[in-house]
Amino acid sequence: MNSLSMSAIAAELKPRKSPVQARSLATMDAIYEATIQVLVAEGMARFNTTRVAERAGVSVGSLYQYYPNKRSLLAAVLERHLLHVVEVVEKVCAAQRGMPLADMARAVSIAFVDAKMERPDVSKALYAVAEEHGGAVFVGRARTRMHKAISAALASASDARPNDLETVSSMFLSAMTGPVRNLLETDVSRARIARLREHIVVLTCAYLTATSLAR
Amino acid sequence: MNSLSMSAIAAELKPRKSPVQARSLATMDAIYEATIQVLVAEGMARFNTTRVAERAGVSVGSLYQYYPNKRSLLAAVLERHLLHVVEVVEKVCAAQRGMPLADMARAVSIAFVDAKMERPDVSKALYAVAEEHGGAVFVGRARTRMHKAISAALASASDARPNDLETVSSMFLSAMTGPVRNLLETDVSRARIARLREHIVVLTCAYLTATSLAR
Amino acid sequence: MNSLSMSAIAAELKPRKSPVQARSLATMDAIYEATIQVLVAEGMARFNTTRVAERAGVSVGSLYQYYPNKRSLLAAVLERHLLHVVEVVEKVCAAQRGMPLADMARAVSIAFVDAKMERPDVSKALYAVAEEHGGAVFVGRARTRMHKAISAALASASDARPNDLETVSSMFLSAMTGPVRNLLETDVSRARIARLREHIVVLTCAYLTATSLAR
Amino acid sequence: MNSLSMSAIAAELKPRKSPVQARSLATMDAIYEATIQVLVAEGMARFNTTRVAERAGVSVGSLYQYYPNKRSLLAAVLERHLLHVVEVVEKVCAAQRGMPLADMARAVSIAFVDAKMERPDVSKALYAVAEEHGGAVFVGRARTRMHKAISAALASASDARPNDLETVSSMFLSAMTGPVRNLLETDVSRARIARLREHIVVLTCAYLTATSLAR
DNA sequence: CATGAATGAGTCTTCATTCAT
DNA sequence: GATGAATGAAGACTCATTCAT
Repeated sequence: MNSLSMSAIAAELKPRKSPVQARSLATMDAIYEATIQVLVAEGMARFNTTRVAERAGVSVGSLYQYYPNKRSLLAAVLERHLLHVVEVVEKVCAAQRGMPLADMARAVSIAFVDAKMERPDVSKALYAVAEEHGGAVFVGRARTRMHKAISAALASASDARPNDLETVSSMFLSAMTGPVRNLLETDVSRARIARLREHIVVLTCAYLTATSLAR
Repeated sequence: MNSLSMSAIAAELKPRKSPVQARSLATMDAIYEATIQVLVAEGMARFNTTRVAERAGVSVGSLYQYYPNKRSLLAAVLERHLLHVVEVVEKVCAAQRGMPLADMARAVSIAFVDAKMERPDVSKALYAVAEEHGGAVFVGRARTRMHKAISAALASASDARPNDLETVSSMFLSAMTGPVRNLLETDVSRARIARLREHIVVLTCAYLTATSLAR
Repeated sequence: MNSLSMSAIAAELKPRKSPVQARSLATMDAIYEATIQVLVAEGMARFNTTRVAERAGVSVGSLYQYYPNKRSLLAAVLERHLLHVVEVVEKVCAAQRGMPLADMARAVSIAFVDAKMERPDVSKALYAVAEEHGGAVFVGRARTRMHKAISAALASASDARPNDLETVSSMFLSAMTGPVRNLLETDVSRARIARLREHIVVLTCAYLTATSLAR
Repeated sequence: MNSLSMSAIAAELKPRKSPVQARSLATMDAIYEATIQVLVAEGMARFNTTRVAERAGVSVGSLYQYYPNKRSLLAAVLERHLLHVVEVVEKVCAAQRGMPLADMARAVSIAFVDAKMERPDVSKALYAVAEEHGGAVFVGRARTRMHKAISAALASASDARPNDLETVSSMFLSAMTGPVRNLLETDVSRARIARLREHIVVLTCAYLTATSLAR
């Protein structure tokens, strides 16, 4: 589908320099933040490099000094966001090793929802980015890591053993992403977030219980 | 974000003419099919009117005779797909009135999954369309209709009464869409579809049971 | 400036058939009227053959049976309008042969203004047509004929003989077209038309008097 | 007929940037000049952005960097031309305050004709521009300003007081624009310009005299 | 003859990217 | 390093005109 190999894409999307000077770092950050702002404020459809440079208060030329192309800008934001979520999930999964399934379900669900809801506007805007060229790669990678983390956690549960670990882990994940996405795409309010959190806990909990055999 | 009113958008996206000659009908169909094909084969990023016309074996002019603009092409495909799914869900919900919750969960889940998996490539490609300008409107509408249908069904369950009908219906829906999307975005195979179907049934069933009070 | 010779243009702009059947004649007329209506209602910018055919209640194909191209449609309307004005002017000039200058000025001015004000909307819309390809030819021709008619009339005045007949005739004409155009382009109302008429009489009268020697 | 508000049009037609580098300024100028050249050499009908960019020796992209759209190019040229004429008229009117009517008529007429005849080809080409979308706005504005200037001048005449100042001013203006347009649209030669100038003086002078009462 | 579907050249406009200053 | 002017390929859309039915 794409003539570039996976690694070629990866290379192309990496920020250009590992800046050593403080100034460079500040500029990179400004561009990074501007990318988010433009994305959130204007949407993917009106997202372009000129606007990002403008918001960042730098010239387009500078922008291209730090990011090799438009996609790399978006990739950076998407990746960092996903990485954050992944790390949160990995951390909580690690912490939950050996705990009962219900505790796990609760802890992971809450951690995931909270990670996604830290900046709901950004989370929402990134759905469009994920759909763009190359975005799927990052999403896939994140999914894989969370899948692994969850699998490992579930397998270590103290009170029960899930049947078909692969499928259950995958479903567990989707049982969180589905409702979160739905919320972000409809209407985000304090009250709804709270309710969502609780219901996702119930959803995952009930599911895990239903698909596991007590040890 | 968009200065056009809702109805203005709707009008702008409606096909242009109701063809009278047989030839037109064939052309319209060819264009519609070409839209799907380009979408599936090339992806949203490389989707453009020239390509669609080419594949349909007609001139761009003809394309614009039937669809007022590029978005209307995509809207037509997205809308028809969503409408089909919505109708399937509405039908099964209606048929399940007064049945026990577990039967409902199973019937609705299976119907939904099957509707989405009729043409997995199309379902998958349309996620990108939904993210584009205006796509969200159709998704929102579909969601609303399915939400209503599900709410009505759940409220009529013979054996139990859900707490917080609104949230539960919404979660029910997301508990189906999340895993289905996940499947479509990773890897579709007969075996996985079958497993998915069963697990979604378990997921929704367990959730409904957990959030309802026996009558 | 244009690669077609004058006569080639003329040929190309002539309506295609000299219709003998009543039906043809009616169709031609419908198209002609539709041309005017589209022009007046939508303006030159939105004027196109499809719209004309629609308004005329015929197919584009039929339109092209009667008029060889878009320009010929506009040319027909422009020409007929100008021809009408020219004829009015020629007639009044002929009638005024041998009369005193002041009477002439009054009679010609009033006739001209009235001819232009019969359908002010059409007169106004045609200014844009006159500016289009080929329109200038018709305007030029009309000007020439009116110029001649006026020259002849002025030369025959009973009470005075104009100095520099060429220039005076030309100025006489412009002294009418200028104010009329100004009125049409600003605001047409009964009251303003009446005032305009009187002032044009004064303008032309005073001018002719000032540029002539009593016999 | 146009859904944009006046100010929206105005904004849309304003040049895009106030160039900071010297290079930009040269480019902007080249584009401006190319606009005039294309207009004069090819006429409105064959006027397009590609042609302008080509003649200016820049890319289309550059053109759009400085002018937001095609209309703004034409508007810029039309506006500058009209502004020049308006300023000339305003200046001479101011200078003529309190003078006798005949002097005024002569001074204003000559100033106006000379302003229009500085670049006859441009003046002529702009008639077509004035007829296009939005051109009328600029013409209207120019007319209004000249009307005001002339009214003020006439009202201050030392020797006479015009009846119906509004109409007389308006007629005065048209008595200049009509003949000038006629000349530009037929044949411009040194000799004719000279004659025209004199005859316009006579025309306006005679008219003002005829419509005023001695003080 | 009438119809209206089909054509495709021609235009406007955007925006990622480069490179001279 | 930074700037922002310049580029031009690419894409959406229109409309005069033709021609099979």
